[in-house]
Amino acid sequence: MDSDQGKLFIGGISWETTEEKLKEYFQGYGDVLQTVVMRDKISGKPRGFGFVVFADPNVLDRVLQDEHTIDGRTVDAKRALSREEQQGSKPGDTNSARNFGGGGNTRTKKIFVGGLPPTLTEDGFRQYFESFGSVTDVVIMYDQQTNRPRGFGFISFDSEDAVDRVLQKTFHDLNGKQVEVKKALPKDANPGAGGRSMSSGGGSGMGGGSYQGYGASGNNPSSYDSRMDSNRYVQSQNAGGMGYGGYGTPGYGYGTSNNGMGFGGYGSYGGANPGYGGANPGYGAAAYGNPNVASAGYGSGPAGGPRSTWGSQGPSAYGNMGYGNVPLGAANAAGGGGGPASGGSGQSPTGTTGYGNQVYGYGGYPGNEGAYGNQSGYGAVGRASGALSSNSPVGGGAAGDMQSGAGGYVNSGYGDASGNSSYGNSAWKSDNSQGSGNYGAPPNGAHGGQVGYGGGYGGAPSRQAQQQ
DNA sequence: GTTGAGCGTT
Repeated sequence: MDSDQGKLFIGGISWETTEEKLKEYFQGYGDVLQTVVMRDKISGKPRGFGFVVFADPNVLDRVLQDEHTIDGRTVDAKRALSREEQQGSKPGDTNSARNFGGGGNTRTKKIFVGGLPPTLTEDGFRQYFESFGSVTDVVIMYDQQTNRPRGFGFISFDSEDAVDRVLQKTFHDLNGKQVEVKKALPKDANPGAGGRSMSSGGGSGMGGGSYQGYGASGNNPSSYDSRMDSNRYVQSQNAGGMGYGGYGTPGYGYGTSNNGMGFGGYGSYGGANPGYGGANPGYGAAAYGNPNVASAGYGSGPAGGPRSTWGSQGPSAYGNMGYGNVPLGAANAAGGGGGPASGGSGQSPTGTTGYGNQVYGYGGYPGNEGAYGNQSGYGAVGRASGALSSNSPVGGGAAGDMQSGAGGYVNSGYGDASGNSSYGNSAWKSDNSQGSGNYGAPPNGAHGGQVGYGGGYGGAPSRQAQQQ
């Protein structure tokens, strides 16, 4: 919204009117930071309106008092509505929950920079931003085919503070050019697998895509790679705060993938940040986790319309929900593993009792043998320890929604691509190389396949990590 | 012709 200060909507403009003309015209009132004429994305035809952004919001008052004629048309200048305020939109989908990460109080070290002049080089880019802090990475995006600059890029700092400083203002002047900065969206929140076909059936909705385990958090000592990757909007602000009493038990991650898929493990847990890194946009209703937790609306983007609101990156519900934080009463809902957790939990999110070690396992990824055939136990919810009886509705019942019904952690199939292993009542035998069988602990880095623990857990290493 | 578009590489 800040960025909308000083912004004018200009309606009824001629099709002849360009950004340049708009700028020329309105510059008479004050410094114009940016003008844009909206065009149809496909045809490129002007849509008859545009925007003008003044450096000083106060000039709007003057501008609004005048009548404006540009290219022979009397245009209609109004204050631009922020996208949140846009109320002409269809009922029901105005707002809030749809914003997926990126904004709010989330801290990040990465900034999206839009409106880059085509001439800008990464060096020029970097030099400017270095005045705000130590720049660790600079990227300017180019079209892969034409190699033309796409007009935006990214810049990473080594501290969130630097980012905060940059974000003090939305527009920055790079040697007379004007760029706009925003927090970068978490790239990883994108459905890697094309954005659809995420639903593998049943209530699971976990077909594929960039499911990423995460969850390393401060109090999770045995997390593999416990370094927070700040590129992701995973916050650990939940730590301790939700009353997930008790277990600081390490997340587990495991990966019984036999094929090197970066997948298979999902881990983490431990009470703090559930770190659900998986992306499941488009499944609006999928309230992973505890439905009672305010921010549990995981991925509550508009179904089928992921990420439609670039501009107003609101508070993130991402990474912030209690995944698996489902009391027994809600087991079935939870078991859907992403199905609408509509079961309504019988328990307060902050109630400390009752559930302790809920862990769910996202089952092994069965290699080439068909999609997710045996994925098990996603969403299986253990309850307080001791409740893991094999015929408990938890887990087993939960798994009913799963595609194969292989079951969850608790009574079957946990973590084994082949559906064999039963965590909880038999040895972990998913992979011989995982000799230790320790649930939760990466067995000395020895893990089955190329992925195993590491790959599945925490997702692909970041670029930075790779460089180290 | 009247309320936006853009988010990644190795």
